[in-house]
Amino acid sequence: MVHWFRMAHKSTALAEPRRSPGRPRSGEARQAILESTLACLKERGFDELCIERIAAEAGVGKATVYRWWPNKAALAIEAFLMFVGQELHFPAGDSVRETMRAQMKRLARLLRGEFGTVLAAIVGAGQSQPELRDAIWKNFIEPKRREARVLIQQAQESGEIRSDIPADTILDIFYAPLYFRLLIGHARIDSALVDAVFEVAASGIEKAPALRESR
Amino acid sequence: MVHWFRMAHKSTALAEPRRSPGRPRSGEARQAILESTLACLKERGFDELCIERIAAEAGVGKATVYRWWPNKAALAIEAFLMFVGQELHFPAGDSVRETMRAQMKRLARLLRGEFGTVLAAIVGAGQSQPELRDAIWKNFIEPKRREARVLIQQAQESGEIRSDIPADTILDIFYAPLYFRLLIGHARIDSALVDAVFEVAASGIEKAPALRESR
Amino acid sequence: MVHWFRMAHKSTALAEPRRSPGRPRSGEARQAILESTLACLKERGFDELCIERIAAEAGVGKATVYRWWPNKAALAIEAFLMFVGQELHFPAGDSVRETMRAQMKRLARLLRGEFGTVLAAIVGAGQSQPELRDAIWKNFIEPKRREARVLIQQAQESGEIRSDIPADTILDIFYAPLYFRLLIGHARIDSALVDAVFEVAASGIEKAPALRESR
Amino acid sequence: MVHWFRMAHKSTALAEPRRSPGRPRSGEARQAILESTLACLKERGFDELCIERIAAEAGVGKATVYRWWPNKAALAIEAFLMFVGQELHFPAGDSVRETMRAQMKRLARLLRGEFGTVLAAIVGAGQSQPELRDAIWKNFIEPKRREARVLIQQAQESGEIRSDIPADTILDIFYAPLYFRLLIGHARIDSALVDAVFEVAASGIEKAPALRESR
DNA sequence: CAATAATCGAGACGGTACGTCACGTCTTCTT
DNA sequence: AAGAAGACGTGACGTACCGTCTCGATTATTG
Repeated sequence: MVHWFRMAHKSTALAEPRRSPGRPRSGEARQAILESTLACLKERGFDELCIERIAAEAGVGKATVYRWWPNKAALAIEAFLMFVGQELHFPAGDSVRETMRAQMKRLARLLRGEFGTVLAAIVGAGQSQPELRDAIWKNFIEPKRREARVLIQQAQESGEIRSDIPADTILDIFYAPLYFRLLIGHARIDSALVDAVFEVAASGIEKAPALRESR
Repeated sequence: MVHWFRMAHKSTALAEPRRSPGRPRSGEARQAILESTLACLKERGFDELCIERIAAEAGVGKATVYRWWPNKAALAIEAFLMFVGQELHFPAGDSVRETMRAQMKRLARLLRGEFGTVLAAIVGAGQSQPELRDAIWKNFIEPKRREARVLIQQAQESGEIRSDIPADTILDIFYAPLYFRLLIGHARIDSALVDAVFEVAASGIEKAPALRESR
Repeated sequence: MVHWFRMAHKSTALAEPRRSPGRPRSGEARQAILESTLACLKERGFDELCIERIAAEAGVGKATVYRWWPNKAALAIEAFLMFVGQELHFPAGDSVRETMRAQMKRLARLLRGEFGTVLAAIVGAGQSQPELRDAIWKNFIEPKRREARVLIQQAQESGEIRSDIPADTILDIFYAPLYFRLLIGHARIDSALVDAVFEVAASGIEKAPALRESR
Repeated sequence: MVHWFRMAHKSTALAEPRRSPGRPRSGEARQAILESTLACLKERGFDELCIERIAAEAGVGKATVYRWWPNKAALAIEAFLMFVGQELHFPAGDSVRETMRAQMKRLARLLRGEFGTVLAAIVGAGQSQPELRDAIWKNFIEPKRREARVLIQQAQESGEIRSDIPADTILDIFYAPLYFRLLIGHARIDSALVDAVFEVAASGIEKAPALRESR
């Protein structure tokens, strides 16, 4: 989780809050700003995001926004992460395969809704502001992927899954179609897609049989 | 090819000598504008694209830009399409598989270069301007995909490839990883990726054997 | 007269207007801006002068103001000079003395009204922006003083007025009380003051009698 | 002397031991604030006077400034009066005339230096904030003038000076040229000016001879 | 050849949002 | 209670582009 605001308690060993002097940051203002930002992201996308309006809607001075977030990107990321929240757990399934399938269907459903809109807006804007792209990767995609990567690596070690392809590449192959449809918008991100991915790719990552060498 | 300008002289040999009176459109101006646009897209991405600068760099009045293109989006698309040009042929291979693999490697190489930068910029901007996203789909992705789709459909009919998955879904699965890495930027779009995709997915689209149904 | 705007005709010998290319400057905008400025100066003084409001009242973009005037000072000066206009002629009288007295009474009356308010505002602001102070001197006080100076110098040469005191110093002595009361505001600038000045100082500038040497 | 701060401890010997509870006002803070203010007035004039900077330079919280002075004007006045201090005595001379001449030369010298800069800044700002103008009048000009007025009135009663012109008007006439040059800045405030004023006006305030009535 | 008409460059126009600065008020902890 | 620290809402600043609008100049077709 990213924190643009100064850490309140510097964790000086124990529980002392040890605040810096001066009026403390207003939590209400922060919350209101993030909510306005999110609302604006949902309605109008990233580059209609207008700090002047956000501040006005949040009942906040423009300077207060700039005091805590250096630019629209930082603001959008934090709003997005607040939006993500704890929504994306990784439901465990019977097997690696079913665990991933469940997770992907969950993700597909999310991408079809408001969450998809916002994510697409940020990834889109990320094409001209690398910090956004990187933030999405580091704070959203990568963390969610971590568990799956571990599962796959274990399966690779146990010989259940072929190990001549990096786990991350496998994950790219499985998840990419969802993001592709999200960003190009040419087809629905439905669970048929998820099933198709497994139909096509699941056997391909099993321990490689001898006969596949014909290239 | 999109034409935002009025079709002044289609010059189909001699059919219409009907030329409206008045000074004709300046081809140099058009070309200079598109080149400035492309340069700007390469250097700074879509939303730093600034018509004032483009006009200045092209040595052209701002109004000349607005006379022929309604907005930045139209300008960017036309510049992009000019850039695409005839670069993306579909080299035929020995088989469907090898034809596609060759085509994907070609694409991967392009996406690693300036072309990828520009494409990403436009798809990115497309997240807030649907016309851009649609234009990329209709004028770039879909046309290139058409031939591949035909090949796959033929293979499906001949029984070489399973037909319970739509050809377009198959194409999404194969191509998506390239675009995913382009737009997230977390890993290189190298030919190892293309090979991995084929390793994983190629056998999965062959005529489905009965025993793999265990889900 | 100061011209912040680019000279329209560069006086290439004869009468050719020879305009620069591009849309010409809008005279209405210029006029409206100056009038708003003057109104604001009258109502609120110099440092409540707010360009944002001026532009709004004039129905003009802020940028248009900044295009032609570098700062509030330049704007205020030009508005002031427009206000001065041709109001201040130098009515000729029977003698040097009566000419000056008439002129001073005229000035006194002006300083008591709106003109005085605006002048005081600008001289006041001039204390932190020398350009304002200088502009008032060069474009208002000095020009009006020029004729009086000539009269006095002639009288000095003819022996009517003592010549051991510079003409400008004499003028300072005569006019200063009016400005002093304007800027300190402790007493009215009435014609009694003008008369008092002449009572006290008129004989002192006559050809010096011998008995005044006791210093 | 103006006191914007609550009279906390007038320290008139021992009369009021009545001290309100709590931490007493910090004299160091007060002094530091006034000195920063004065420094800023000398360097940058009144309207560059910025309370944020003053507080920072004085090592003081902004609120401490606002607790004791309602606005920049009050602060500036008090800083100015502190600056005036006891500098302006009225040295007695042989006669009314010489007493005044000495006083004016003294004033002229002051106006040429830093004191003049600060005074001009405040009178200037006074054009949009009457309290400043009034404060200068009441706390600086008028007090200094009081003694001179008495002298002149005595001379008027004794018949040494004509009494058909109010003493204050006479004083305006004598002093105005100094202030005029201070505020317009077109000429030096040197002792030649003072002498010229006396050359021109001194005889004019003597008991009016009958023959000078020709108007 | 003149008249007409559409384009061209230049650049001013009314706007909108930017990011900064200082205002005067407030809230916290420390002295 | 006063102090410093510093965040708060407010509002003007001067800048950058937006997309529209005149201009004079240029270049073609039409009468």
